[in-house]
Amino acid sequence: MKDVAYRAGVALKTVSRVVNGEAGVTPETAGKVLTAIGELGYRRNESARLLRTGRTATIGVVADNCGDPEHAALCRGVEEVAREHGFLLFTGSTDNDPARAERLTLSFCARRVDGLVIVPTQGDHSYLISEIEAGIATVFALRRPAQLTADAALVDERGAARTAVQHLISYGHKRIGYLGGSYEGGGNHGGGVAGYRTRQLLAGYAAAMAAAGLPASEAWAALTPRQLRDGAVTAVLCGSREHTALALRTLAAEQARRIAVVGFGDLDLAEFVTPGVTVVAYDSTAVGRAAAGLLRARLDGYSGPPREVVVPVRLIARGSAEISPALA
Amino acid sequence: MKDVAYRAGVALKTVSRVVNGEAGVTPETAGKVLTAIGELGYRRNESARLLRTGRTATIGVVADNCGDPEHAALCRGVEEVAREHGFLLFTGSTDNDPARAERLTLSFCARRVDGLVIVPTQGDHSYLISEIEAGIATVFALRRPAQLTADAALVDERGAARTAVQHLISYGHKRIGYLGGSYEGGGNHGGGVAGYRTRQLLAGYAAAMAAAGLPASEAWAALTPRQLRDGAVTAVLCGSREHTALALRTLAAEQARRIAVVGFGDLDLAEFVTPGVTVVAYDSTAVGRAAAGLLRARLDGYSGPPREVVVPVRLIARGSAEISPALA
DNA sequence: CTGAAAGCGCTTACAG
DNA sequence: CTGAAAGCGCTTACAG
Repeated sequence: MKDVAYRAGVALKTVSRVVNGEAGVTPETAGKVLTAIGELGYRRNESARLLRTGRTATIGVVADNCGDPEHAALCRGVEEVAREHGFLLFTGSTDNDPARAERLTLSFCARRVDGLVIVPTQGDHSYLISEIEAGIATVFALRRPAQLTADAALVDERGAARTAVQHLISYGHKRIGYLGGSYEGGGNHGGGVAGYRTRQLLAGYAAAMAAAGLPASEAWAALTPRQLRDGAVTAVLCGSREHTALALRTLAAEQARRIAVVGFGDLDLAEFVTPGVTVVAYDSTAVGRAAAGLLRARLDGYSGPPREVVVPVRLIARGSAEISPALA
Repeated sequence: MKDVAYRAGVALKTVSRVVNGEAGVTPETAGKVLTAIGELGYRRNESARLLRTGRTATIGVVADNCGDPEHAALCRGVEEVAREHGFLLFTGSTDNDPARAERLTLSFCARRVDGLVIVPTQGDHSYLISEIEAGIATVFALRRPAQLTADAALVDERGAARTAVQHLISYGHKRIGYLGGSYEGGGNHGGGVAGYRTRQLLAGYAAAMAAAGLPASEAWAALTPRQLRDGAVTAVLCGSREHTALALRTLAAEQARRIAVVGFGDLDLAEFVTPGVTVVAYDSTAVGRAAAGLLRARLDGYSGPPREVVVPVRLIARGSAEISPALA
């Protein structure tokens, strides 16, 4: 920039004006500057500009794993809103490691991102408090953080489980189980990252069973693959794409599957599996957009109490529930 | 930092030394600085530091769509290598729009990223030349750019098609088709972004057919769903996950599928589809890692001729080819 | 072991 | 319409 000013025979400020398209520069002067810029191959350094301006026009996204379809879709949703406002995205993966999450988040903060969209790990997030106080807008996505109450964009897992279970009940199923979380060592699904989703889903599951006056044994709510194979239930709700595949694999040995499978999360080729696999689909991109929307509100000055957006889900019936409960 | 120095009664430089853990500071002095840092809640501004240092420790990733599993996995691979070296990632999606690609790429350059991993769109990339000359290391991924020759990390599409076709031939198939690219309006697969992959796959397809002494009609290489349904071939290679699903949907009307389907790219639940769907799987994360590796070499000073890394693929046979060609 | 000055590339606030 | 000075938050190169 100094070189450009020198070559054009003007002051730094004039170059700045031309580069920013500010009014009040003679076409003649502007021409000289533009020529110098062309000759020197000058490209403005946005980082320097932003240092002076005090903002960075960036948002940091802290996901479990940016390579996972669900989290990738989340990033995409954030990006869609961010780019409308000229923000660039830093993205990074924690791999569910709280230490890595802290390191990643703080390195985004050290770059002075304007905002943060965080998929929380199980660990403590108190290191965020000073950053939020320092003015970094923060929104959580997919899960609520353990200690903090803050803006969050979530998936309606309870509604998903309720819808799925009601669907099964309407086809006459009474013994309905849940396969999710960790099923080894006795079905521990209380803690951990997977635990959040399992807790939400089980709440919806329990509500739907209770509303129909059906009993729900502890064993059903923490089904193991073995119990599934042994016909403990006539229908199963699976807590993740991986668990849906696990259920299908577990039941694949049979000649013809006699247990209804409903999965949380849509899958490629689900429509081609026989008999059908019904799913409750959710749109992570919409969660990302919602998170970015909450963030935008904060950046635009909203400073009221924390808000939550819950993104609805959609049942895609694929004939799975029609498997007669009498078959199992 | 100025405030910290003032409060601790030392010079700026001393604060800098403490913050950076440089040697040559009395424990006593360091203590005063640390105390002041704590009281003031000082957090170093990395952007400012890097402005002075001249580098930014960031890599920009320009993908088609960060929300798409293939591109997300690519980003993930880049991230894995980047984080080992303390680099942060900017990511963004072009949606296959050359104008958006240029805007996104140049905005990364304006932030002075140290390196760029780009999945090229069809457009001209000459705007990159001055950036590369200015020192921004650039590596392409998944596709070669049209005009430039540069470092690239690619998928072995030719090998994939060759392997798939050889596999089908070994089961007696002779009339083998390709479903990919745009199949409407007469099977145009010459241009566009999908065109790159189709060209590579067709090269492998043609090679395998020729090696086996089999004819390969033009129609087979640009199959339409209608031709597929009408039994123009006994086996089909699908050019993408979407085309694999299309083929299955097209053939779903039949009582029992009589055409062997091999897809490029693995799919959820493919193992549960009857009869089987064989796929040639590729690992986009490995492509990302390879791209980051090439980038790293450039950042470490390599300045030789452009290099390419081709990531191998893997056939996952799922009984599809065993569908007798006599059935079709 | 510690510090005062200059500068990274830009903008802001002011003056002419 | 144009410019000289100061400063964003940090580091580098030098001196004591």
